[in-house]
Amino acid sequence: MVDEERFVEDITDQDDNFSQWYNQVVRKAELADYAPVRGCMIIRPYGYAIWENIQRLMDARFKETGVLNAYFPMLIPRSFIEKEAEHIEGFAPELAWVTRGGGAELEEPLAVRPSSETIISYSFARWIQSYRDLPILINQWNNVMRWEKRTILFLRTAEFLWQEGHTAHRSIEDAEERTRMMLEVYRAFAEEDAAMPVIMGRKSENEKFAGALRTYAIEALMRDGKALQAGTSHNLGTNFAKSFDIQYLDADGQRKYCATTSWGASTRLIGGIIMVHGDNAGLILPPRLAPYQVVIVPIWRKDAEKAVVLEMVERIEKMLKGKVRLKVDLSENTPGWKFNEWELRGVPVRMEIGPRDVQNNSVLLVRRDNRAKESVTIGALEARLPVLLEEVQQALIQRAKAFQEQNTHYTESYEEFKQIIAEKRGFVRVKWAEDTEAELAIKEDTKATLRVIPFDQPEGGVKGKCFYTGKPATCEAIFARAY
RNA sequence: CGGGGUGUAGCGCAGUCGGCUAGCGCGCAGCGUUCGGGACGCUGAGGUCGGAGGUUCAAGUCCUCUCACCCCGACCA
Repeated sequence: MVDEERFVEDITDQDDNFSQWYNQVVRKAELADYAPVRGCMIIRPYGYAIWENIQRLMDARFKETGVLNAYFPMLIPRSFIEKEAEHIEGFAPELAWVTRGGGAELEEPLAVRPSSETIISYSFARWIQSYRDLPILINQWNNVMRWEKRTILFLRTAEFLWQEGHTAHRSIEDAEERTRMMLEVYRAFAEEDAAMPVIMGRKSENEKFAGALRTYAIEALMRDGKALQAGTSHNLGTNFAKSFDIQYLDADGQRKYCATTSWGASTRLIGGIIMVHGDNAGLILPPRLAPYQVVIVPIWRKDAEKAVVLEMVERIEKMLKGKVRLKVDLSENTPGWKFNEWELRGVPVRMEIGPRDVQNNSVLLVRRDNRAKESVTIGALEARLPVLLEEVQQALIQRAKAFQEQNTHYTESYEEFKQIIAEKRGFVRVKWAEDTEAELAIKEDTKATLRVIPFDQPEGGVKGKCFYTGKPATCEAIFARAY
């Protein structure tokens, strides 16, 4: 799927073995390491810097909608976890438990949170008395633990970092509005900041969150044709309110249950960014999330050249301070080595400064995404760089969108569906009659799952028959192999 | 948790039928020459051979147990 000039020989081609390519890029770009604890990862500074940028931009978007940050404990009493029947059923197999503390057996075991609906519901019940207290809009940035059987760096780890938003409302309709609002926040972040095009929609009954009334998600398509759920937003209805007794006195004097929501996005996003943009030379980071947006590679032959080159580097560094995130590579490696290194690590723009540039009072800018070069005079640099970074950002989303479109297939035949899933992968859009048994049978047969029922449906409703059961179709659905 | 595979220096690997001081490439350190697409020379540091137990005159090599990781399934942000 990728064809380009090769400079780096020591990472596997995407087409040869995509998962090997992925693991090598994560390790060689110094994003993360395997931890000494099974299924856990060590996020290295370069990977964590991406996460900090994700946090910063996403957090600002949450706050624009009125959400406040808070923090709740990592340990959750067993009795809490067990209160919501579907919730415990969904999470029980992947819980980690603390059974001893201070050298003694605990009276009540404590679960390491897999998600915080229960403990936050407990607080909501205490904070909410009146309709005047609503809505409550809370978010927390934290870690959670789910004892996954099979783990992949960033995509599925036993412990992961995320944010989980939790809100309480007067009615299911209000909760629904918030659920969709936060899904839209995720879409905007994914497309505008991560340059990752996504499909927004509803999850099937089978795929929805444990304890939710409805689950919505954004789904992205990776360059190997597999889908990745990049963020979810749940309307929990009154399920948790009833289990945890979250009630309020309404204006009409009636005691009513709140409706609650929860929504989350995790370090999995980093895996998505790697797999949506990366190529055979390594990472390609969208400028808005890149730890370094520009890397300066100084070049010289003689000591005299070194002096003037470094002088110019220093001048430019001062000029750009606070305007772009800049890395100056003064290591003793050769320029060629640095070019490859920073391409592998996905820096959007490289700035080469050598004797020729000093002579011309200019620098050479090279884009990571297409390696296009341009010489820019020092006077024009400060204005040019932000524009160039935005051009790269736009090019990435356009390229990813084109890829998603080219790899979204439509079919009305199950035979063709099976063939597409087996040979081409990608999103497969079909007419669907919302049937859980059929969904499970398709999964059993093809490994493809129903990723999402897109918001974007044909005008005037869906006509015709379900591609699998032949029953009258109620919607169009997107299936894919997923991470 | 089932099926398959791999564990030897930071990374990638070789090590034959059990045999003597465990090797190679990259990386790392020092010095010198280099530097516009992964430069080179010389010198050097670095190993409880994943762990435990066993067989043997002798174990990286054979046996048992165990742990971790990777790939394929079932579970998932």
